[in-house]
Amino acid sequence: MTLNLSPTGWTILGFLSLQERSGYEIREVAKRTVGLVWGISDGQLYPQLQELHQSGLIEPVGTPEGPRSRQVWRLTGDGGAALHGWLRAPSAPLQMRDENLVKILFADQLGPGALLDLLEERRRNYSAAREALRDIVPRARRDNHGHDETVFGPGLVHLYGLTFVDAVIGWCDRAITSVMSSSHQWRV
Amino acid sequence: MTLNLSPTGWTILGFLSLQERSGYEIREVAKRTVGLVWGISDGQLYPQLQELHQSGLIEPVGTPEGPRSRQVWRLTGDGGAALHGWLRAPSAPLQMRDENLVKILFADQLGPGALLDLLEERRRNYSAAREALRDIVPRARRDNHGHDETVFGPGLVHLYGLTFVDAVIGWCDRAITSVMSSSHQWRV
DNA sequence: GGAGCCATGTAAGTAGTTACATGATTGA
DNA sequence: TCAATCATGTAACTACTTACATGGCTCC
Repeated sequence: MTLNLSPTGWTILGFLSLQERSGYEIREVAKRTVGLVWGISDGQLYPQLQELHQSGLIEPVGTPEGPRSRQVWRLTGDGGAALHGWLRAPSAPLQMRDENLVKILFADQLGPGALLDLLEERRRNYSAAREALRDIVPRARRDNHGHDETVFGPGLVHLYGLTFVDAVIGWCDRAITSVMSSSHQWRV
Repeated sequence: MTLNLSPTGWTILGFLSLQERSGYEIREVAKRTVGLVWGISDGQLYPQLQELHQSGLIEPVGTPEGPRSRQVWRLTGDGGAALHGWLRAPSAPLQMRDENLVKILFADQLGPGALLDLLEERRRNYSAAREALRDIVPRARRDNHGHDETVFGPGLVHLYGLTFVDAVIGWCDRAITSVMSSSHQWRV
């Protein structure tokens, strides 16, 4: 039987499996790597750390004494085993929540201008996301034996972000062109 | 000030703005058109209809008497105005929840097999979604004056689904190839 | 010595899912 | 007549967000 954690809990466990980190560091690395596909808010992060601790999946490393008292956490043996179980279990079924697209479905009852506004809003949002992605160079992890270890994850996820965002921007451009070229015959 | 409804509430309002429908019919059309990007569960749908009714945004049409007693709902004037307000308001910021991708970030600590399993799981899921989309031919709405009215929405959203799904499948293929070609030098 | 960030945490609320219940109706 | 689907609804729960609170540190 697989332990029952929230996806965010598993995500935190995942980051701790790579190295010891404080909550704040998890927040940073999560934003950098999976920010686009899995946001973590503070109100989730810190309580989850406490829960994972109580479940014996993570344990504190030392006591906070460095600059800006950060509590560093480390995966326990149980935590590692649980994480591996989750990684091999079937993923939750595909589901999205995309309010902007729902609006696009209904917007043309207001005329082509409203629809174009929504398409351009979408294009702006995804262009911004692309800018953010562009600056990130995914890091490979170097293991503790001093060898280079090929780590696919960060590169794959980064490439996924680019692929996805580019596809959406391309669709926006085609949609805008198509609406504009038809709108001269729009019935007012 | 824009009225405060859940996105699902607005979606329901949107479908009723096109024509009168029962809850069950909303469920069907929603699944067909925005199912990929905005799922609606029964436990949301029916209570939301009651709330929209109490807010005066929709009203019952007749009393259930046809085959399989369906309560049909229609948009009120207030409902139409509220919907238009929502359509013009800025959309919620872009956000995703994609568990499978999070796993892909961490999976290679189990070796290339586990990572390939996840990539193939993703490919299967999106291929199934593509199959489902392929059978749908988006319908244009015919207005009550008997004229053909070009309605972009359904076609655009349908095309979006195809574009998105294809981009993901393409990424899966590239990722699988890349992992397989590197895995012969994998360190056990 | 004050502005502003660092780091953690809490409380209240929201949106949604799953699982179940019900009773009617249709089709083999 | 019995299974399946139709159509609506409810209850319990889960995950997550937002907004706020706190106190320390840093830098000019």
